Amino acid sequence: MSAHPTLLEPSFFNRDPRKVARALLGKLLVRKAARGILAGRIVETEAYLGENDDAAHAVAGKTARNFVVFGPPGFAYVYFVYGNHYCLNVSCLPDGIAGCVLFRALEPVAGIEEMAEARGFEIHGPDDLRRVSWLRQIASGPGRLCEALGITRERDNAKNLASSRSDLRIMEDGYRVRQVAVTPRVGISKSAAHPLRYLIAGNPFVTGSKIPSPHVQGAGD
DNA sequence: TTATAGATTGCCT
DNA sequence: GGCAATCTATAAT
Repeated sequence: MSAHPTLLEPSFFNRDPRKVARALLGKLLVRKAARGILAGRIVETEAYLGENDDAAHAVAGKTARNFVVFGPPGFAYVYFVYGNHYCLNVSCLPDGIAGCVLFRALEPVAGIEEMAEARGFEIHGPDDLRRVSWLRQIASGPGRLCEALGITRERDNAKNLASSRSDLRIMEDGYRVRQVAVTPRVGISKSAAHPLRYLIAGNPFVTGSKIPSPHVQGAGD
């Protein structure tokens, strides 16, 4: 089923952010830490277009904060928000053209205990690692996944996510996404209506207070 | 179970 | 000075 993970090519990111956001679902975000591998499967993303997207940081033009979004594809744009949290994006489109994808939620795959500790959780017993309601607190949310993988602006901004020399990478293991859902983006006020949030339909690790039902059909109640 | 407010830093106007 | 691509605790139902 799952093949040995391979690195994504830089060309994977050299296209429209909407395409990249869709294609990233099911891929792995991997942190190579001193003590071992931390990894999560990408289950939710958002596309941020270029200078025509009022909700994108790129709308203000290139600044010291957002320059990575204007650079070559496949690089990490990490920003600090609300005084508390980091958010991770990957740049898209060729050098000189703005565009990126925000990582919004991961399903923990490897190094789960380390990630939980990084989030300040206490592991009460082995049962915790089997409970989805507990596991989904680890990386379901853009700020949470950064904390789980130890992602900060200082450490990771402008890092190449498509390089084998990087300790933060995006990889492919042959996982097949069955169905993708598309909704408006979260937490923005401008251009809020556009359907640019992508998630794996039915996956319990997407953001939101409710665990989605495994069967998406029949919205009768 | 859902709704609301507070935290807290740095970027942009 | 205002506000942000969020999370958590606390309150209300």
